[in-house]
Amino acid sequence: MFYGVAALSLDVKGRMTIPVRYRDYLSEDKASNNLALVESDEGCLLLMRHSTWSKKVEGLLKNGTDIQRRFWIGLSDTPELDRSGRVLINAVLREGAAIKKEIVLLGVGDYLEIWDSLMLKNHKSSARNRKLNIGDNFSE
Amino acid sequence: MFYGVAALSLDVKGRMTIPVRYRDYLSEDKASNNLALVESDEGCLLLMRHSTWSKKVEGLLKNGTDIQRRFWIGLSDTPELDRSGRVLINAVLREGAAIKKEIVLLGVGDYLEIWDSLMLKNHKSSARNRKLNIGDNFSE
DNA sequence: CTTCTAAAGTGGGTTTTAGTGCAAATAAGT
DNA sequence: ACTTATTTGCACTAAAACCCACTTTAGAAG
Repeated sequence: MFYGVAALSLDVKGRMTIPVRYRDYLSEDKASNNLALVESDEGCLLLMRHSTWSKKVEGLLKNGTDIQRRFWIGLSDTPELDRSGRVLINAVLREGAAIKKEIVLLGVGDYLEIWDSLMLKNHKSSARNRKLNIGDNFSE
Repeated sequence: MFYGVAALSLDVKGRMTIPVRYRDYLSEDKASNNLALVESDEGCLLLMRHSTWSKKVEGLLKNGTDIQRRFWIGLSDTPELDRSGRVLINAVLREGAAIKKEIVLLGVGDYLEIWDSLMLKNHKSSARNRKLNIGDNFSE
């Protein structure tokens, strides 16, 4: 499982170094090193194990909506982890999530969220303004 | 249980010394010394036992909303108490709560709140302005 | 159809920075 | 004044950022 936060940056070619603590879990298959990257409709990208993605895709091919398939299958890529632990973030997806250079990576269970740092800041303040009271019901 | 207030400061690397009276309760598991730190949507950070956090996370993985998971699982860290009783406050979370150097630590039951001293000052005066009458129903 | 060029992608090595631990110094409490 | 708590400074390590050179791809021009 993924959890926790990290600040990272993209290099000039749009690659990002995955924090060491995530690498093993992320690329479970040592042979291919394949991962999956999809564009979320919340303003970030989702990075996950290839198997997590392919299971989701299988489900959507049976029971998904057009728009779900468009995001999960269409707006996706299957990059690999290079020997230095880096992943190339596809240029179209990068653009789609307004990702420039400064990145925040969030581990959220089955996937990692890749946020442009400014986008995340906006997202957080809009969450605050909507008064979601995320911290309420602490002992739930 | 945590209660009471303390003024503290961060060192140049962003670490904070936990007051001795909290240390034992905070890191119940002597083996790992793991704690949990999450970003609240109120402008402070919450520091708690690892077990308190992981119970909350378990619940959210089953029944939570995306945004709750994003805050509790994503915008979190599981630092440990070092041998000098210090905790490193993750740089992203530090930034998120506008924490610079002067800190106020509040014990609020199951968790500790970490406030930048200026932020707490603002929070208090906005609470006053909203006339929340915090002191009412004293004997309730 | 082939060659040239530009852009995108890949790989590796070096530098920088963040994190960690230790220990000295200061401050606070008894 | 002595003890205990917290802050500060420094040295060491490991991770990530950066830099540069090489390869591949795609497109344009002859």
